[in-house]
Amino acid sequence: MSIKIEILHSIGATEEDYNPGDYIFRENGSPQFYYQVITGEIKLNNYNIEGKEFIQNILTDMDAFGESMLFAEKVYPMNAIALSKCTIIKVCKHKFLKLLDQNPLLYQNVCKSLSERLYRKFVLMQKISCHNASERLKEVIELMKRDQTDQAPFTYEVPITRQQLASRAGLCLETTIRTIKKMEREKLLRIHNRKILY
DNA sequence: TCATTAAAGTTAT
DNA sequence: ATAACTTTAATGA
Repeated sequence: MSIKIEILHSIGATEEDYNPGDYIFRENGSPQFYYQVITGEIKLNNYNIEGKEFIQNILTDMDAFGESMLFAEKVYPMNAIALSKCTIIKVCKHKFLKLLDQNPLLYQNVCKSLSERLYRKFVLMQKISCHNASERLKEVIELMKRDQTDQAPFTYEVPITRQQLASRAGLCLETTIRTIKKMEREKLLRIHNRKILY
């Protein structure tokens, strides 16, 4: 889901640059903006009590984020952190909601993307909570591949690091690596110069 | 089955 | 060069 940059600018959006590791917003902060990635990558994450990271999502060019919290009077349940150097466009809540009021079609698209995310989150949580490492990783990778046009086997190059995969599946790095290798042996995926092909 | 710790090899900046 | 990433092995819950 994304809104044309010209449209966002026409209602008073601003652009901001971030460096790797910079926070765009923090857990417990109050949601004030609609955000959209122009270039670069950002992650939405949490840390549990032991300090282990769980990555909720990784967003790239033209992905929207933070919009799901604009409809509820709640604080952010996660952090948004830049993974690479990136440029983000943001527009304040009031202007964004007003834009939706004037654009029923846009409103529908926003709902559609929220609905899609809700569905994915539901599926992912269910798989992660009651399956073994191999099943969890398979689900995480499959959910990412779903956006890809080519669904043929071994055509999807997993665009994230092993560490990020682990944090997405709720596993430790080493288990992730061993399991990925096991899956390669079982021909569930391929590895070409360190890249995972699914 | 999976996490943790430690150590070392590889790649990217 | 240095940091970031990947891999293997040993050990323990």
